[in-house]
Amino acid sequence: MLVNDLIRDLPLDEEATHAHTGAWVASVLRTKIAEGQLRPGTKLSEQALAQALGVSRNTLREAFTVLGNELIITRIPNRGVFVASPGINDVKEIYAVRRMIEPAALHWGPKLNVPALERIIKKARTALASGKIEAMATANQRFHEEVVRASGSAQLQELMTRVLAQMRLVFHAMSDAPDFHSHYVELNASLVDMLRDGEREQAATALRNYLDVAETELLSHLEERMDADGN
Amino acid sequence: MLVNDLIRDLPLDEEATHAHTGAWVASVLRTKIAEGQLRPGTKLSEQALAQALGVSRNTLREAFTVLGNELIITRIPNRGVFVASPGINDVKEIYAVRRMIEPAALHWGPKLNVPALERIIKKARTALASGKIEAMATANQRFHEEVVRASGSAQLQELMTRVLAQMRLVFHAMSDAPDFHSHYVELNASLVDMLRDGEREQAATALRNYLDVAETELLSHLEERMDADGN
DNA sequence: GACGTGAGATTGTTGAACAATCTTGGTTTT
DNA sequence: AAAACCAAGATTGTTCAACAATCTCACGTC
Repeated sequence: MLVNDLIRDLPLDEEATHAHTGAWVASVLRTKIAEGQLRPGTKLSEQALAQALGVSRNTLREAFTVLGNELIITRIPNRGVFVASPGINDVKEIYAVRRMIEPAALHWGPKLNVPALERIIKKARTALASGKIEAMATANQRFHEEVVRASGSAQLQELMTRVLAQMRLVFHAMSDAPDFHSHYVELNASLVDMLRDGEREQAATALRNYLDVAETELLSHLEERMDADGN
Repeated sequence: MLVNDLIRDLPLDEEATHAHTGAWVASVLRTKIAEGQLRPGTKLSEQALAQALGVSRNTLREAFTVLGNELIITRIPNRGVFVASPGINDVKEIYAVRRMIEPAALHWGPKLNVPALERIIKKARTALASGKIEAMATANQRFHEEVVRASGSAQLQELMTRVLAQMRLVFHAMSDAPDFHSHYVELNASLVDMLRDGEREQAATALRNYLDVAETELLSHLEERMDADGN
């Protein structure tokens, strides 16, 4: 029918700066938040931000709705929008997601790419050896993204990206945090060893244990910083 | 359904200044699409819809961005927005998600609630027995939502809700479809039997096989309707 | 020191406006 | 007659200005 013809050849563009100004603004804010230039809890004033970015308030609000869906900003009605500052419950939610989809991807994912995982491990190791903990942390993140890519699902991968973005916010909220990433590099490597041997189920359960440990470790640090407000 | 028809059965809602008008508009459209009153491929004209719903174009566009994130509408730049008409690739994506998170929830989910699943099975059986296939289909849907609820993750559950909404669109696009749901009621029941016995891993693999079968069955029906445009 | 209270600021929403792009229907060309 | 062309009209993308509703905060009252 007619409408189907129109939908069929959708270019699916993503760049083309003027395609969607709202999406452009969202991506700008997303990276500013991910890089820590906008700290958790910061208020994002509509008027000021719209002027600073050179867009109208309406367009900025469009960006806010997409960032709100990604849970990296918090909208309080008639109060404004703030960079999300994840708390204990948010961390539990993050790990609830990860404990499901990461082991499932390892165990059942149809697009498991062990060589790609090995490359990432190698990169993380050299970064760690040369003391570049920032590069090592991002390599670590890419490792988990690659794991979920094995699922073969774009929506799951997008969810994982969102969850990892929330994780970065957690770390930005705890600037006094110790190095949480370093000692996971070798754990990731051992997972890859199992996968190389075809022991996918074993790798999945190992990853579940690993995530349990990581969660409790993170939570204990969080709990001693926040006084039981639970959020 | 024409947008003019929307005007007719709307004024039931009072003018209770909705917390977020954009979200309210999104929910109205969401249910109209889920119920099949807005068929896949229908064009949603901004001007007409805004007038029909009694909101401004800007507010309507805010609703469009959230529905676009949920993949139940398709936005084509400078062309307009249409009710999504999922194709073969979309069905593959849907099942890629379900094959990951549903078995994972069954296998590992910390909040597995077997009695709740039993109640839903019972409801589906009575609906099937009395020939109410519509009620049976929604019970079936609730079964899978309850499965994912076992994950204990709000984000995964929301993703599942979105995916099931896309599934409904698939069925709405195939109005000539046979009854896909009926013969899954007993399969769901057998899953619950395994779970009642604590055989969670067995239930997980059974569900994976079940989803494989369902996907190929659906795809074969789709492929004979569409001529390999792949989308 | 606790408690209204009102002015000012901020958000939620609207309507109008304009450029850019698409659609349509008629016109020209082959 | 079929294909290419082209201008008028409609639709989308974006901005601006305005207003109501709500919140913030300093101020005065008890």
